Amino acid sequence: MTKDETSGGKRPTLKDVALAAGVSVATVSYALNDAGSVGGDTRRHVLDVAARLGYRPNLSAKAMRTGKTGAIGLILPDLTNPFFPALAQNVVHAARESAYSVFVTDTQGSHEAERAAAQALIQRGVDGLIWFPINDEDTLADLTGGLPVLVLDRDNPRHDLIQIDVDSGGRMAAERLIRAGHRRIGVISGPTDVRSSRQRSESSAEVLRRHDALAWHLHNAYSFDLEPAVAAAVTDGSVTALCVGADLIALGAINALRQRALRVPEDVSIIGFDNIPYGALAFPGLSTINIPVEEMGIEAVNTLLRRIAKPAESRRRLVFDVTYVERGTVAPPPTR
Amino acid sequence: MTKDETSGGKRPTLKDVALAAGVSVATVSYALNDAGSVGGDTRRHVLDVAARLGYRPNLSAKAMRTGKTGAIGLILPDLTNPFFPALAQNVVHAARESAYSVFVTDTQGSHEAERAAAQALIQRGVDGLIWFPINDEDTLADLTGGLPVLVLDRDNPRHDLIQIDVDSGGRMAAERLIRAGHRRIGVISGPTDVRSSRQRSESSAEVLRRHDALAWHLHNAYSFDLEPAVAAAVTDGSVTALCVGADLIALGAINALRQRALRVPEDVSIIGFDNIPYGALAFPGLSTINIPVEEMGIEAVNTLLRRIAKPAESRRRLVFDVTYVERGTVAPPPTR
DNA sequence: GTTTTCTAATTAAACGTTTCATTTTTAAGG
DNA sequence: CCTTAAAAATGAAACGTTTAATTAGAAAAC
Repeated sequence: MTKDETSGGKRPTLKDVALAAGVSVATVSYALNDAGSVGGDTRRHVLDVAARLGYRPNLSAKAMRTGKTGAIGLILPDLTNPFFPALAQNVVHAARESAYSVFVTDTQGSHEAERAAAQALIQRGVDGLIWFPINDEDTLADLTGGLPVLVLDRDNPRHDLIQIDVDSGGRMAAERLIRAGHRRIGVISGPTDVRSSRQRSESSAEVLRRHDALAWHLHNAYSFDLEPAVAAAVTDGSVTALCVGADLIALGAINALRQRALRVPEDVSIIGFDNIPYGALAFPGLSTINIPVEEMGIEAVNTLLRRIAKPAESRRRLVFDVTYVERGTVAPPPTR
Repeated sequence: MTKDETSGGKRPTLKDVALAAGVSVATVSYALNDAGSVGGDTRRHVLDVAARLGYRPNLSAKAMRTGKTGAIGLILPDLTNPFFPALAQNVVHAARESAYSVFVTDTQGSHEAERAAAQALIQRGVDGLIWFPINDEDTLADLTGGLPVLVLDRDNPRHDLIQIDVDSGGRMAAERLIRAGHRRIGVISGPTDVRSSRQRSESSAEVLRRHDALAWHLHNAYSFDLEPAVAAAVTDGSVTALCVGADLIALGAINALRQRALRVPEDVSIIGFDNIPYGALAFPGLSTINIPVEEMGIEAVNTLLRRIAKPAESRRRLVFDVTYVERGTVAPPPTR
């Protein structure tokens, strides 16, 4: 409908609009941006002509002039990790609400790639970065300069933070199992180079210790496949319940149990952490600790955009609550 | 390490490098881009100085001058659909290989959002678009103009295409079940407004009909939850096997069966389609048709970049083969 | 009627590149 | 040693915006 009238093939520029409207380029710019002082009649006329020509500002030019690109970068460890797509989705949507676009990057768990990605984004001139670091290492320290950065789920002294109250999550899980009557409970934690990950299991373990119910505390990589030692511990009858620091590992544990003909939850109860979508599809559904990842995505964008607007404001640190989601993997311990 | 020496706080520009190297801006530009004619010594010297100052080109400026942004847009229906993250990941990586960045957008299955997203990307000046349309409707027809677009898994007369040989996939699935000895087989297909989706099930159904083994052919939305009629048909004993047009629906069928205490694969065999990561984590693992989504992502980028480089080249249409992945949901029909 | 103030509009510079057209330098040819 | 050609380097315009500085015009103040 709003095709270019003077159809020269190219997209119309400010100059074209100015020419067609019979005013100067500056006036068009002012009118379009509600800036400067433009008379009511002229403004209307300019807007009209611009619409008729189908004028769209050239954002590259705008970016060069203003130094702002209207784009932000999202740096994630791994898009195929089921935790992240929902986050990415909400970041993209929240950004679009504010007319920002999002460069998404996934670093495959490599620090090298993380740095390369950040560098590429900075060079692109993004106005800010939302960064979910691989682990606790601050690999971008020397790269970001004064660029607004929002860090997710990690500590970082230099940037705005959005964190998760993992302590309370870890406690909730442990308490739920205690409440169900379990007294021999194993804890499996995820990656040890991530504080937030260690903390989850640590708080679980602490609660269990207090009830004298901690059978053992092991580690496993963030993976569906259990390491042999862990698989053995899970299935050797030493525990009636598991507190697992990540859903993916929890699903792996369920799998290991089933392969040895043990039933969940009749023989072993399990609670995970993350509430990844897989969990809801399992049978029975995995009981877990939910992280409000959608809200986090939205809030990440909002916080970042505020920081972009007001770089000098004092550092923000948001903490999100988690909730326990009961599905089907918790039952009383087997009686025998 | 490579900080700006003349540390004025701002990032060094071509001019700064030129000044520091004692040559003209043009020479620096030529040297950096291996263009024009620059003497060997000068070239080395310029490169040296540029490195020392930590010069990075301002891509907005470059974009304005050249009309190319070095960015592409990726438009997907829904990032939380487990089919897409792997695609997105590979698109992002392949693009980075060629120094392109990717704007990722997810349209939540709305045509409105699809158009809005495309418009935003075009305005941003992306050099091309990789588009996985929601259904067969060509909603962007009037927007893309001469912009290079690569369409995934759909037909479109105007653009380069990357498709999947779904016919052969549908046949493979049906034949596998026949080979296992099943003679009462149900077919569940996904969204009906997508040709590629209809086709999967249609080819399955055709094979089954030929063997006089098609019990029924039903539809279900792309969802884990089965519509009542479908759930009933799945569990009423009318079939010993299911050919399902999408893994997510297949997992829903397994769930429905389990809730009625039917076993997979002992009572009912199931083959899905897509090979989404969930399937591998189920117990038993879901047998399915694998779509080489990683390669598709890479090839999508390659094809798009070739089109960007050579807009006039004749239209390309790539078809990817699928493969059958045997896991644990296929067994001979129950004997009774 | 002249000066002042305010508003509306314009001119032109600037942002950081690329690249065409031009000048300067070097090398080759006689 | 002079002329010519080739190579190397430069100057300046252009890309599409924003915005500071300026001018023109109209209304207000004296």
